[in-house]
Amino acid sequence: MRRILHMDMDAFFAAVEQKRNPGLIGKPVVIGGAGDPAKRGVVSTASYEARKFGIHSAMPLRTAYKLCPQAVFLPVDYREYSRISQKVKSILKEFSPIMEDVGIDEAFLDISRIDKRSEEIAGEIKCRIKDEVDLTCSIGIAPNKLLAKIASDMKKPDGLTIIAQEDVEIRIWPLPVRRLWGVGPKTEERLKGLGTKTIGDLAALSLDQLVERFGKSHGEYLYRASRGIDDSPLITWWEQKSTSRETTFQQDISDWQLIAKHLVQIIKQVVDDLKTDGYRGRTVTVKIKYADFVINTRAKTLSSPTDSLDIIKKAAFDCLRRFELKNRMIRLIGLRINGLEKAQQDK
DNA sequence: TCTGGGGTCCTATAGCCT
DNA sequence: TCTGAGGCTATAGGACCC
Repeated sequence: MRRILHMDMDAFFAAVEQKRNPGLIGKPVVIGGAGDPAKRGVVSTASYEARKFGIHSAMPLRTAYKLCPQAVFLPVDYREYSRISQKVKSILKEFSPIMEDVGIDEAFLDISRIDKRSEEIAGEIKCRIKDEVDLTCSIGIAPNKLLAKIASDMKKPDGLTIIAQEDVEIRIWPLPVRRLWGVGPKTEERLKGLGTKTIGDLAALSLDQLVERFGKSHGEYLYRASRGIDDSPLITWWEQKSTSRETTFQQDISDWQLIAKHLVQIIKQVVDDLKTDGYRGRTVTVKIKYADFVINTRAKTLSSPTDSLDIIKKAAFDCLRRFELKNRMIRLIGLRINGLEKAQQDK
């Protein structure tokens, strides 16, 4: 039987800020965007004190400000969070080399081969993290990633939850379907339409019903997930497939010249990213989000991968001209390059 | 005054080739 | 020569994750 541990840092960004500025401890702290609640942006992380006011991640900063004007609003400092994140991940790797990164503040660890009780391993990890970066985390341990992830969320902050396969009916089935990885707002709504609110309700649906409604891939996934079945391996390494940049304007714009100017800026950033990471890409996609939040994309695939500013610029403007921009207000413009491959080091 | 940014994967469709 | 089945690639959109 596998033993998978999922670690989730508690209110990570806010906790880091409170640690480096102890004056913020005990106060509502909101991290997001440029740190200015008068500007466009959303909450990345809210401290537990801020959550008491109803503030949560993905909420517009302006809304957060309305809920709690006295909160301290700070910009996202990815550099610093990455630095701390790397320390935490290296602690985890000392316990087991089989680690999967899940974003900046989460990771899975395969602890099957460690000859200690689960409680003991989790306790040691928590101590090391507390000692070395002075932060707390919540841990879930289960026979697979799916259940470990649900478990780590069951008790927060500084929690530890251990779930066995035979606990699924009692502890997992009463939870709302939304707690399953892969069930977002859309799938939740569709399931609600079937009278399916809990994971247990989902497990009562037949495989045929799920495949019919959600397609083969997603249907089969839901069928297994509702039973706590998941044999997916930990992904310890992967190659980046795309790189992108996008900007939301402070005010919606419709002036073509201005749009073009922003696009050029973004193209430069993406080309910079490509060169920094040593990649070339083959497909250039321009993304436009209109004021009504409708998103359109236009793509162009080149004959060979490139990191050339001129070639990418030309492809991007070919895409831009294919949009119907007349008399439409635009909220966001973005550029993505995929079909990445490592640029040759020689010549 | 609502609603970010950087990714991944999946699905549907259309065109082209064998 | 005609037709059709499949495979492959490009494109567009959508759902989801942190």
